[in-house]
Amino acid sequence: MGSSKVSIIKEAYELLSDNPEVAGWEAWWPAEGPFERVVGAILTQQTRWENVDKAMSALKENGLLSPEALSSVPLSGLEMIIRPVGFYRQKAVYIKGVAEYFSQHPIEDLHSMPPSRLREDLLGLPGIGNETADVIMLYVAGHPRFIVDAYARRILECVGITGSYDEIQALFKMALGDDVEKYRRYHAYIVELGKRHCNKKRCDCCAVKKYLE
DNA sequence: CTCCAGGAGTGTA
DNA sequence: TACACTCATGGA
Repeated sequence: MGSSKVSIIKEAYELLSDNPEVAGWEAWWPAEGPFERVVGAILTQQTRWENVDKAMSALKENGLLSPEALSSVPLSGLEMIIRPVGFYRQKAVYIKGVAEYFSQHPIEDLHSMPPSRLREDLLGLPGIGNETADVIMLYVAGHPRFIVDAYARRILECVGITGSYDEIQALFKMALGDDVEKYRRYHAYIVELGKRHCNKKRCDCCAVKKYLE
């Protein structure tokens, strides 16, 4: 039962790795530094990347892509700058939260702090739930964690794999082990595959199965 | 005009 | 635990 699901996940990774449609994750998620990734992780919540890009450019133009600068900028000003992403009032507060946190915990030595404590810290910040916490764990701190997002759930459902956040994450741990780069690539593959074949309006399970079986 | 995007927080049963 | 509702701009 469980092992067949693990096999599907494992084989799907091999197939997706050969797919030229999805390039390396660095190109998939362009960012100039680790803190920019943290901000991007929040801005992209329930939002298209084109809109995130506009807000990110505005932040750069105003010299705000550092924990210190974001901590001191007025909230109302930050709201206006990130407006294109939508949910801009809450996200401005969220960004203030991570800016404050990374002012006190240098982002360069995130990897050296215990993963369990880092995750608890992140979940304690406003606007950071399971998924965003894992995005930061995986792409910034460098810890092996599969990201269970909406695309992953839809795609997995096409092949009969469902469950809670933790259950699905456990399946991927059995399939991929602790290879950080694999998790990084797999998430990128799934998002690209999802955008093409499995969004809310049109979830083409047949096209998805071509990759996953 | 309608629908949705790389979620999270809050309230209700 | 399980849903429904809210937040919001911009593109198809």
